[in-house]
Amino acid sequence: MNISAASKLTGLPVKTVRYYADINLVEAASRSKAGYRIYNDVTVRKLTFIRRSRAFGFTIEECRALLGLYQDKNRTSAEVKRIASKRLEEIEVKQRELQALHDELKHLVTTCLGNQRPDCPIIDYLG
Amino acid sequence: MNISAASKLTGLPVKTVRYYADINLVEAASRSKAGYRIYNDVTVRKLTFIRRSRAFGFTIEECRALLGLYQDKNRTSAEVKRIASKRLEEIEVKQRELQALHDELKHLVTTCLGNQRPDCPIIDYLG
DNA sequence: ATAATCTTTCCAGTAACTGGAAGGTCAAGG
DNA sequence: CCTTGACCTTCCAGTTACTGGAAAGATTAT
Repeated sequence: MNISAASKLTGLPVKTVRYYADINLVEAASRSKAGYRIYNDVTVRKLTFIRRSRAFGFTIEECRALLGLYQDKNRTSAEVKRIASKRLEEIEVKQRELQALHDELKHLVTTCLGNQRPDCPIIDYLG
Repeated sequence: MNISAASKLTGLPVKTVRYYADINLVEAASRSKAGYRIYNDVTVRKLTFIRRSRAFGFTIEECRALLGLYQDKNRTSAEVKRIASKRLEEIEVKQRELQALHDELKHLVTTCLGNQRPDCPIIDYLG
């Protein structure tokens, strides 16, 4: 199958599939005589694995590590858990930051009358 | 005052202050004979305004718009509120996304034993 | 005078793509 | 056989908001 078929099966844009090949994350299984990238079910599975990992917010380098573990029969779940826990911690940090931001901004937006006058608590707060 | 003094007063890195001048967001009040950027309390106030706006996650272009409103005596609070509400909505969207991500990943991490064996629900989920 | 600490401009790199140009390939229709 | 349209290729540039570093000039302290 060529790149657009792989794209459809994995849900990744063609450009992204090509990009992943360029950075040696998931290379095509082979090339056709004309130089077209050829994908098979193994490479499609890897691409899908990456798509799901990216959806969790893992960086490309973390995805690379996870993919390595995915293919490593001697992996330890401890190593996988370590990477996932790190990401979970990052998510929790971000959540706390967003919550604080949300509360503050929500308060300002609620207070602002949003009319034709210039008086504005949001501007007052920022200035 | 020169750039490092402005940097200290605003809490922005010197590099960032220079960057903001480069993109015509907040230019120096003037230049010394030798070409050094000179800041005064007006420009420092603008820089501080930008720092606070950025802390809310407004993009540079939104900051540019907000700064324009800050300086516009004929502004309407409706316009300010519109920009802030948009940002608030983005924050809320992000919060919901993060919450879903968190719940899913938390579940997986909790389920994973994290030992020396290869079996791993996280890898299973991704693969 | 000299050394340390400014300052300048300019170039490159970051993360993870995305858009677009120029050009080769392939299958279908006339 | 030819053409058209939909593929595919590589390469370059742009995105966001800085950040690091080099080379060179300015200022300050000793």
